[in-house]
Amino acid sequence: MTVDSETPSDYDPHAFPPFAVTVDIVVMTIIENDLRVLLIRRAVPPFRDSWALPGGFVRPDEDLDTAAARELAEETSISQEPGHLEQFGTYGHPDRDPRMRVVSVGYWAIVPDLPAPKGGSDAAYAELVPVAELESGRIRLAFDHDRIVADAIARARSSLEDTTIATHFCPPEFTISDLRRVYDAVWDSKLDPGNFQRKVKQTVGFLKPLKQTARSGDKGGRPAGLWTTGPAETLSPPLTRPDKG
Amino acid sequence: MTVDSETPSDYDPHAFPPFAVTVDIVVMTIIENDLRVLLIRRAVPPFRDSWALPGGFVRPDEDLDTAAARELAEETSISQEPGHLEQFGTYGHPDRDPRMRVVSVGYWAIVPDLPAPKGGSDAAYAELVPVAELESGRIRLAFDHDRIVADAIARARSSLEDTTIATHFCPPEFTISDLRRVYDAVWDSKLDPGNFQRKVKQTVGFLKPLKQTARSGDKGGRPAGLWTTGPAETLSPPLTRPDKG
DNA sequence: CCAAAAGTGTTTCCTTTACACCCATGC
DNA sequence: GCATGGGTGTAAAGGAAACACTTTTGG
Repeated sequence: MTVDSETPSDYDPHAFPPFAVTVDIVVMTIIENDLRVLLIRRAVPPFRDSWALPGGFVRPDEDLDTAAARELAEETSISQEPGHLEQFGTYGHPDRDPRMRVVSVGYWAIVPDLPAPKGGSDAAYAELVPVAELESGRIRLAFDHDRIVADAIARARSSLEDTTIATHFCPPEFTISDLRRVYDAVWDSKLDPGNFQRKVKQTVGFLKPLKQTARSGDKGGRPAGLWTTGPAETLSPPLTRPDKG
Repeated sequence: MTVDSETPSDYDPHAFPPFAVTVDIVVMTIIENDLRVLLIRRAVPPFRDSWALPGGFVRPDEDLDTAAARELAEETSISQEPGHLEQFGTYGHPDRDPRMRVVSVGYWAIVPDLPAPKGGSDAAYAELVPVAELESGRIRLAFDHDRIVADAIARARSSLEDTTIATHFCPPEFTISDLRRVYDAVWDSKLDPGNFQRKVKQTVGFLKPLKQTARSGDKGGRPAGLWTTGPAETLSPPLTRPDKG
């Protein structure tokens, strides 16, 4: 076996035009039991007036994770810390941006309780779009952002199976039904409330019980126990997603 | 909610020094029931004489996947097509290469039946190192390649659970025991031969039966049926990895 | 014959699933 | 009381794990 010893030392900036490196962020939240993604409307060509993902350039002295966190804070005036921010893929097709060679690192973020965009001028620039709108094909995004969002959603759905991140869609204190509604929103499922209850309670480290209970809703019902995120990060055994149908 | 409309149109090459973008490839194969990774010994500083991953620069007109396939063919004189080549993560810490700002996209590849590196001068440059050597901490790699390899191995182990890629470690025609030895090598497990047999046979689309049978080994034994890769890409239900112990 | 590897049968156990049922609240 | 949602019980079905056993080869 022979191996060429090409290494970065061979790099010649004149032979290899520079790449721009950006982070594109898929911010997810749940509103009205719908999984939604934050999109911004482009004000300039190309893809003027199309929806696109928030994102921006990685700075010279920045790690990728740092850049993602900074862009998330800068581009979206989100007050909360994101509950989760994780890389899921990198996109570098030479034609993906007509202006220059851009390699984009995709991150997906969970933000709990994101307030709906206010009406007025702001509403034209940012919107929380239900993923059902995107998956139906009714809304097309700029660049290759359709694929990026699809990959992010697939990763999120998969992550709910074997990690505890679903809790990050919830406020600090939540009921087991709140958590089940997260699963149902992301998976588009209708999990059995009783079985879900047992399952998450017997998974050690998933949830930590609080002494308090929540108030009943407007229409009555037994008050639910309150829980908070436990120390575990992975679920074993995993929560299995039912066949979509 | 407000959103800054920073987009790539704001890019100023003078304000943002260029990034170099490379692909780093974790080539895996199985030799003597050991999962192994292809490493090359660096001939130049930094990390001279350390082991490192093969890789190289993405070209201006190339997609990332294309660059990975090209580098795999160029840097390693592997005659076979890789059975699998998949991106798993991107690494861009500003200090990860002391010479310049490099963002590396990690790919992992499966190559079946990789011939062991021949003796002689070549052997000093490329070697198939058992992952046990790397995971024990006895061998340290250049740059952040320790982490990259660890991530690739984790991805491979996970992929064997719910995809059919394990067949790509095997030659075109293989026995179910061959396939089981792949799982045992990657997972460091000792799966039950009987249960494994039933499990993979009842998973539709995983394996396609051939009419022939393999010859018995030197020490006898009933000849095994021969199979080839089926049309399915995912395993449902997944093959569950036993607790390591 | 025996050893070795392939493949099947069988039993036990555990998890999942479906759904009945009780509990605690608002109206 | 009645509706509503929270939470438990339970029985049937299905899959996983352990292992005995049969099959087919080489020596």
